[in-house]
Amino acid sequence: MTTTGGRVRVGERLPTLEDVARLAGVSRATVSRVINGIRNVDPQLHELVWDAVGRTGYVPNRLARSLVTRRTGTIALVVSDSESHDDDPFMGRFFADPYFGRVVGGLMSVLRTAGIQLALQIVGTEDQRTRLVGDLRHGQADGVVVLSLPGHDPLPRMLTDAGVPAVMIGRPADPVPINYVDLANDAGAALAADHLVARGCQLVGMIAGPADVPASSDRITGFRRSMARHGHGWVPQVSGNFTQESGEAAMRTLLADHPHLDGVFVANDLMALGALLALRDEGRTVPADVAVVGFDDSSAATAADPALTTVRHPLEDMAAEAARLLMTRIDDPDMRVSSVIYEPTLIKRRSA
Amino acid sequence: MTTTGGRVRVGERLPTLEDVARLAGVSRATVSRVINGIRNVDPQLHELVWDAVGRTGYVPNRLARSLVTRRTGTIALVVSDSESHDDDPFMGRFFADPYFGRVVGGLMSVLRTAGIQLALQIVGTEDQRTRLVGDLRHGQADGVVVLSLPGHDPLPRMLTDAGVPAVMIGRPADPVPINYVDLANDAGAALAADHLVARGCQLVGMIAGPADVPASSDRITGFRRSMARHGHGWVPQVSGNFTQESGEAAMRTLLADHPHLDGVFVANDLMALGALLALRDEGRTVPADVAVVGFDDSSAATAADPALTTVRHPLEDMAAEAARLLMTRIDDPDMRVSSVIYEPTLIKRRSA
DNA sequence: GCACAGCCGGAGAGCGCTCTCCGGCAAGAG
DNA sequence: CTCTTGCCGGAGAGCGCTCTCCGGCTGTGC
Repeated sequence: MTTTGGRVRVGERLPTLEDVARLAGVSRATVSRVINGIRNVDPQLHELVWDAVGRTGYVPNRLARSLVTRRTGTIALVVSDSESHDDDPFMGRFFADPYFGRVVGGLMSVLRTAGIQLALQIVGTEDQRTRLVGDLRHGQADGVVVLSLPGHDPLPRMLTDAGVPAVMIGRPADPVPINYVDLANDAGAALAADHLVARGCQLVGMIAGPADVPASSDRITGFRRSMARHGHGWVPQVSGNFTQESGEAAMRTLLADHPHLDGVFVANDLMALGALLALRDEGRTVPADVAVVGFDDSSAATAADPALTTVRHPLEDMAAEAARLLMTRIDDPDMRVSSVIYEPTLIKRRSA
Repeated sequence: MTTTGGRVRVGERLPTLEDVARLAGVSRATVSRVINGIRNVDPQLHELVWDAVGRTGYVPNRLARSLVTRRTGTIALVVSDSESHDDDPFMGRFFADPYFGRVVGGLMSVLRTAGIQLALQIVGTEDQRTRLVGDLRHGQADGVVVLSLPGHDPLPRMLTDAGVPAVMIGRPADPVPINYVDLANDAGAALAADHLVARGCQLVGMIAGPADVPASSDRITGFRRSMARHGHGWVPQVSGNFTQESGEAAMRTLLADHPHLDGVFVANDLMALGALLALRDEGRTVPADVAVVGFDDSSAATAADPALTTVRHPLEDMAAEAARLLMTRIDDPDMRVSSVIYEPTLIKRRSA
C-alpha cells in the first residue's frame, strides 16, 4: 500500500474492506458497519472510516456482499418463449412491439428509484427453464417478473414451486398460485362491442389475436359475449398474430367473406393499423363505411389516420404495479398470493 | 443429509459442491472439475459425480462462482441519461420509441445464444455514474453497451479510464477512445437529399432532431451539405425531439413559414408520421404536393399512409454487431479500439 | 465497593465456489 | 530395482463481504 498525494493505491487490486480498515485503524467489521449505517458507531471512528473510504476510493463489491446477504438488488424480467425456436423471428417481433418497451418503461420507473436493476432473461428450452429456476433459488435475482406468452408455459408453476418471488404481467394460462397484474380484457372487449353496436353497426367482425394467449382469448370471449347480449349472435372472426401485416391480411379476408361488414373490433392497435391500410386499399372509408375499434391505446393509435378509437390498456401503470407488488413480496415472504386487475376504458377518437 | 427414494435432501439448504462431493465420495475440487469439464478426470469418477449431481439436484451458485472467476455472464445495457430528471418524462418516451426495442432485440439475438444475460441500467446523476463504474470495475458485469444520448456525457470517458470493456451504439459526442458501432448518418441524410432533388423538389425543408445528439447533428450536416452541393444553399429547418407530436408541430411551423414547400426530410420516422398527419390536415397530398422522406425504416414507416420512403437504419444488425464486438473485447483485453460504420440505404416507398 | 446491565468494537467463521500446489501412484527408461 | 516422467485427485487457501459471538469498558443501582 503506497500513499501518493493523499490518494491511496493498493497496487493492481481494487481497494477492499480490509484496506480501508487498515488505513482507518479499525477492524473490517467496523468499516462494514459504517458503510451499511448499522448500529451506533463512535462518531470519531465513523468519520475516520469515511475518510479512509474517500482516500482509497473504495466501492463495495456487490457480488461478495450478495453472496452472504442473499440479496442482489436485481429483478429478472423473464420472457418465457416456450414456443418459438432459436431461428424463429418471434422474438424479433416481440421486442419491436410497443408492448415490450411499455412494460420495461413501467418497471423501470419504479425500480430505478429503488436502485434495483433489471436483468433480461429469455428462456426457451426446458433446459434453460430449469437453469433459470435454479439460479433464482440461489438468489441470482431477488424476484422475477414474468411476461405472459403463448402456450401453456410450465414456468409459472416451476417458480411458485421453488418459492421464488414472482409476479406475472397478464394472468397465467393455467391456474397457478402466482401473483399477477392484469387488465380486465373481457370488459375491454365488451366496451368495444357496446360502442360499435351503439354506433348502429349491423355486421361487425373481429380480428383476434392468437387463441393461446390468455389476454387474447379473454378479448375474444368478452367481445362475443357482449355482442350476443346485444343480439348479434353471429360475429365473423379471423385471427392474426398481433403484427400489422397479419392485421392487414385478416382484414382482407374478412372483407372478402363479408362485403357488407360495417364494423370491426381488432384485438390490438398494431393489427388495427394494418386493417386500416387494407380498408383504404379496398376503397372503404373509416369510419363512414366501416368503423374500427382497436385495443391497447399504444402510440400506434394516434399515429393512425384516422386516429384509432381504442381500448386503453394502462400497461406502464400495470408494470409499475407489478414491480411494487414484487418488491412487497420480496420483503414479506408470507404475503398471500394476490392479483390486481385494471379496468379498461374506451378512448374515442375518429375511427369509430 | 437424508435419502428418500433416490432423491437426496440436505435440509433447507440448497445442495452445494460439498454435498455432491460427499455423496460421490470425492473432493470438492473433483466435482468442480467435472462440472466445468476440465482436464481428464477418470471416467468412473466422472459418472459418479454426475450421478450425485442428478440425485441432489445440484445447480452451481453463479454468485459464488463469479466472485472467484471474475466473470458474471452478464452484460450491462446502460442508458445514460445525463439530462433529464427523475420526473422528466424523457425516459418514458425513450422506452416507447421503437429504437429501444430494436436495440434490445439485436443484442439479445447474439447474447442469447452465448448464454449471456442483459442487465438494464439507467444512470442519471453523477453519483449513479460513479457507482456504476465502481460496480463494473468489480466485475458486476463483464462489459457494457452504452446507448448514445443527448448531451456531452462523461460516462464513456469514465468507462475507458476504468478499463471496463465497453461498446457504444452511436458514436460518442466527444472524442473518446471507445469502441462503437454507428451508421453513416450523414451519408444517409445525403441519400434523402439526392432523392428529393432528383424528384424535382424546388423548396425542401428539414425537420431535425435535437442538435446535441450526435446521430441527429450528423443527419443535419449531411443533409445540408448534400443539398448545397445540389445548388440548394437554403434549407429551412425546424427541430423536434424525435416524437410524433413534435414532428407534427414542426411540420405545421414549416408549412406556415414556407407555403410553397414541396419536399421535406424528417430526421426519424416517428416525426415523419406526425408530419404526414399535419400535411393531410393542411390539405396537402403526399407525395404530389409535398414529398416526405423519413429516417430509420422502423415499423412506423410501413404503418404510415402513404408508406414512408425512408433511410434504412439497420439497428438490429448494429446492436448485434455491438454485442459481438463487446464479447471479443471481453475475451481479448488488448483489442485495439475499433469502430464499425454501417452504410445506410434508401428504401423507396410511396411518400417520396 | 460490588454486581449487573448495556453498549461498542474486534475476532473469526463462514457464504459457495475455483484453482494452485502437491503428494501419490503407475508406467517407462536406464 | 531405482529414478524419472506424467497424470490424477485432494487439501486448502483464498475471492470480499456480513454477522454472530464475545470480551472489555463504562455506567448505574444498591
